[in-house]
Amino acid sequence: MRNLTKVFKSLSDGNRIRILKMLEIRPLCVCEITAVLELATSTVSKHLSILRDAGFIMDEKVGKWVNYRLNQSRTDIYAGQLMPLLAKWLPNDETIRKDVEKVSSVDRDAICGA
Amino acid sequence: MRNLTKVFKSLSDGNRIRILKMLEIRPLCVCEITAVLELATSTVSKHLSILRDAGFIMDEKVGKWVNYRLNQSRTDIYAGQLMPLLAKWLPNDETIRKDVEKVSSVDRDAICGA
DNA sequence: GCTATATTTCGTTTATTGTCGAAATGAGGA
DNA sequence: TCCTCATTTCGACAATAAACGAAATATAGC
Repeated sequence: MRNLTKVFKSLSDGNRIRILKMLEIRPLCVCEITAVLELATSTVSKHLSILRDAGFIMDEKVGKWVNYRLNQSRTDIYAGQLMPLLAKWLPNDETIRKDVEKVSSVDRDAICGA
Repeated sequence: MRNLTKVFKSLSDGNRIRILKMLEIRPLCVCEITAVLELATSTVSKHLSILRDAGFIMDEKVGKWVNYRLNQSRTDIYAGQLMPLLAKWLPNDETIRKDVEKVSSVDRDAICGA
């Protein structure tokens, strides 16, 4: 029960939904996500840890970057069944559309190292 | 987006999950739900309005009672697709098991009018 | 109309959450 | 080693949410 409410709570914030929809496109590092959401780095880091705890995403260290991507392993029953639904939802949301465009068209060096 | 986060937020509280699992058994009036959850009536009423706003349940006045039941009409895309998942989840949760037993074995007059 | 019962609304209090900036951690390169 | 950059952790603050009791609303039956 506690696990289930934790999963739903993790999806109850618009910025975390935006993160998951961005990661549907491709894996991203924290600074890329931060650039798109236009939030403080610390805030984004917190959101990412909440999504990781809920089973939606995984992190992987690559040099000084930490890449986040969707958890494909379907090891978590709740996240594993919710992600396919989420992937079909919000196809026409304006904010999501813009986020996806930024993620698709801009590369890491342009977004981050600036 | 706002609608979607509202739906997830409505499911992010343990007592609201308990209510939905009880309503999987049969329609219930507010006082029955209150008796099972052991919360103040006003608190339960609030939870019910949140679940109604999110599209999960419907209310129906019958005399001086208000019966709540799951929204079967599948009119809401999010709630309509989440409810089948929720129906399969928490099959062994102890709290849910006890709630369901109370709902199944006790009748309204015994629970309420007391 | 009056009373009793079921439910909702309102106001308040306490707990949780989203946000930030600053400080701490970790890895790469000069 | 020292400096820089990416990220996480910490502490504070404002906003949101869950809980309650009391008051308001609605219905049934006398």
